Amino acid sequence: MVLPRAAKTQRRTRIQEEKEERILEAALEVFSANGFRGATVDQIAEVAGMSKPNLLYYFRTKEAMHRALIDRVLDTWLDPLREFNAEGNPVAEIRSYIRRKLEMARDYPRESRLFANEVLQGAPHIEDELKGPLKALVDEKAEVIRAWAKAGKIAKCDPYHLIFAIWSTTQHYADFDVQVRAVLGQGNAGEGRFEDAARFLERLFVDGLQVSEQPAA
Amino acid sequence: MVLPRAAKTQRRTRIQEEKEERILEAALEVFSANGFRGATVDQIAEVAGMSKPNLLYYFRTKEAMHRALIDRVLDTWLDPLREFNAEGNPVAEIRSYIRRKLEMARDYPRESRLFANEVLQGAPHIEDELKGPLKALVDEKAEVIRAWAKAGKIAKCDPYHLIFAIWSTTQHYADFDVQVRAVLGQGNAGEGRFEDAARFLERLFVDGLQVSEQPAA
DNA sequence: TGTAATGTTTACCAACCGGTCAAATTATCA
DNA sequence: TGATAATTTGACCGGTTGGTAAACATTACA
Repeated sequence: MVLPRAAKTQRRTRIQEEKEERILEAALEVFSANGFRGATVDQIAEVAGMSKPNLLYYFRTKEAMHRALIDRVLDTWLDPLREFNAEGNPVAEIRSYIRRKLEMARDYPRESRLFANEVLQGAPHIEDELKGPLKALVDEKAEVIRAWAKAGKIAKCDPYHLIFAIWSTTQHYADFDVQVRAVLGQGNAGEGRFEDAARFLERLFVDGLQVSEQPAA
Repeated sequence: MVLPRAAKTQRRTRIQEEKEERILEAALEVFSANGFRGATVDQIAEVAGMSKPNLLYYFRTKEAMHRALIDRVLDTWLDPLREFNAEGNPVAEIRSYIRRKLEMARDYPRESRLFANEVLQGAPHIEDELKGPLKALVDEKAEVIRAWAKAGKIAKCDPYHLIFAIWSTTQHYADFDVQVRAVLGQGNAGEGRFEDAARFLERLFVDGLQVSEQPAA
């Protein structure tokens, strides 16, 4: 028999789970660094430490691998936004959302680049996810923010563009990492860049650049 | 004779100028949409309306085309930052820098995506430009911002991360356009998105989200 | 243990890709 | 006008790419 996935037994083998895991890990590495078209199956196979036909036994096509990867990663990628809590203190919620997103950019840059590559090139493989689950989630949270503004808890502002601004500023440190490093240089506190970014962004979103009362001195 | 570019005459033919122009326009279209590796010479030739060998008569390799394109575009892309003026009013300067960058994202999204693709995939072709001219320019302007902060004209903040924040928030509307459209939907004021973004960002950077005195009501 | 299902490999293919070549065509200008 | 240089094209090439076929190896389990 030559049925690859979803064989007769329905239940996935231990080997299947292990190999699919290794493949998706390798696929993340390669897709995130090169985009869909720039990635090659041979490359992924090499990173996964197996032969190309072996890899294609588990995922019949390059597209199937990419789709499986997207499905697997998208959920966790949106977790921080899901945790955005309507009941909490608005400023604290926004602050913690920024912090969480920045931690994701630091700890999961490949996931960030995976989506960035995809969206940048017109999102040919994830259009449905953007217009469906993503839009729905953003709509929901935008409503929360709008309510906060209406209640006078934060300044009146367009909630969608606020979310875009948080996304872009935080993911910048993953997606444009080489540029950030190049500009900061190694002498220029390049290594503390995530802490510096956190300080800067929390302050930016809360206070803006207006001169504030100096607490002391 | 088969000398392609820089022929005996030294002076470029009218035909040369026209064709190179058409090629670079097509190259911008294709490279920005697909990245370097994702773009094919055939594709560029088709968009430019000429045969592949003909195209390769003007640019010997795909790399040469890409390099010529980068050289041509990088300068104008950095213009807004160059115009950043140390003598001006700080808040006004920042506001106008944001506005200009947002206009660039609206009017020249392909240029933005060209660099985004490149940087996202590790900047293999523009590393020198990042570490050289770009870093130098940012260093210079960062010093201006630092001086403003020291003089108490704006809040103390990390000037590098301020620049990163302006870059990321504005370019987001070019680089992640499909995502922005998907989330906003067509009903949701999708068409006025650049005006909305301008209003939001100018306010964000100047005031932050803190509750401000309501002018009336 | 035997056997059927699952997993792996070697060899291969057709399409695509960047690039070349030589011949044919067109522009330039003495 | 004629000859020389510039431009354009179709045919082609070697390497890469996504994917297949079939033989071989291993595992699970009655």
